Amino acid sequence: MQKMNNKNKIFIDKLRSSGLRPTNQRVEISKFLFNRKKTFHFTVEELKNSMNLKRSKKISTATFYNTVHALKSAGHLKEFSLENNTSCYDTNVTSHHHFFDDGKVIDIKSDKITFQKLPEAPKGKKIKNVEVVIRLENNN
Amino acid sequence: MQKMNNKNKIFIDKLRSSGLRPTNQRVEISKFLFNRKKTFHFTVEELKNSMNLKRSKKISTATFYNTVHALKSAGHLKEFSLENNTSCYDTNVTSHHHFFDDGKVIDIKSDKITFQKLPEAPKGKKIKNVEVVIRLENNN
DNA sequence: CACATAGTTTAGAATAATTATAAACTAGTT
DNA sequence: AACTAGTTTATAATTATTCTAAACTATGTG
Repeated sequence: MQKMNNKNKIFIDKLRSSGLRPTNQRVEISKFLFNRKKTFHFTVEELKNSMNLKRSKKISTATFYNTVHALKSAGHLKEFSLENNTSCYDTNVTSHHHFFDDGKVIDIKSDKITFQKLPEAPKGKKIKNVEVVIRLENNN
Repeated sequence: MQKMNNKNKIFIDKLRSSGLRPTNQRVEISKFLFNRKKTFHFTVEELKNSMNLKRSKKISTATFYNTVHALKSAGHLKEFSLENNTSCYDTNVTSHHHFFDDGKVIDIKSDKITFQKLPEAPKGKKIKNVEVVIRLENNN
């Protein structure tokens, strides 16, 4: 049975309007992901660990994967590959770029990078998006 | 025992000068990778399959991984992640960018993309490199 | 040129991230 | 309250990759 407070209503609506049944697990995960000021970067494993740590009734691994995929398909999460070949998800779904600093990922607002020159797409193709990764290292 | 023809000498030297013993397997793999006009993109699995298909004496999976890692460490290969979270290697080790077109990867020469504006690195950090991925889709 | 040895190769086991399966459960309808 | 389609779950399966330790080999030394 869903605890139906105002806090949850917004996430229930978000799920419903994306065609996803607002199950307890999905509402909890949505609240965890989207109820914050700053954008959030996470792997499924990290999400699972940080949420389940606090819970007596654990959410299963498969549900974390299912829900993250569903949220991604609905356009609420963006996916990209980290350098260790795992999927990282980003609650910032607007077009933007990233710093990669060792394991850490930092968003770069789209307007912080502008191009003087970009190549044309090959024949029969067009550009879907342009994403920049700036890799960082320590000074000296 | 190494077949020591001129074709191989260049790759033997390349390996030696990188501190890698020019074993038969490494020479064969190097020849396969670097004896071509255009730059080559591959996953380890693809490399293994295309090389072993033609060989009676197969090279082991572990050796493909070992050798590719060794060549990467020596600076002869560049690694990046594909969207399915597998490692793709590039015989073009100069700084450059990529089109991602479905599964296919196409090099973009460094001078085809120039920036009008780039963000500063966070405090205590500096920029190691900047890599652009332009994702393509079909026209219409 | 033996031959000693450190570096390599190999098959196979181990690991890690992710996906598939199919049975039990639940939200939303009737 | 009962039905049904969509979800959740534990578990097995899969895939890419790394590890292990035994067999092999390139190369320097005498």
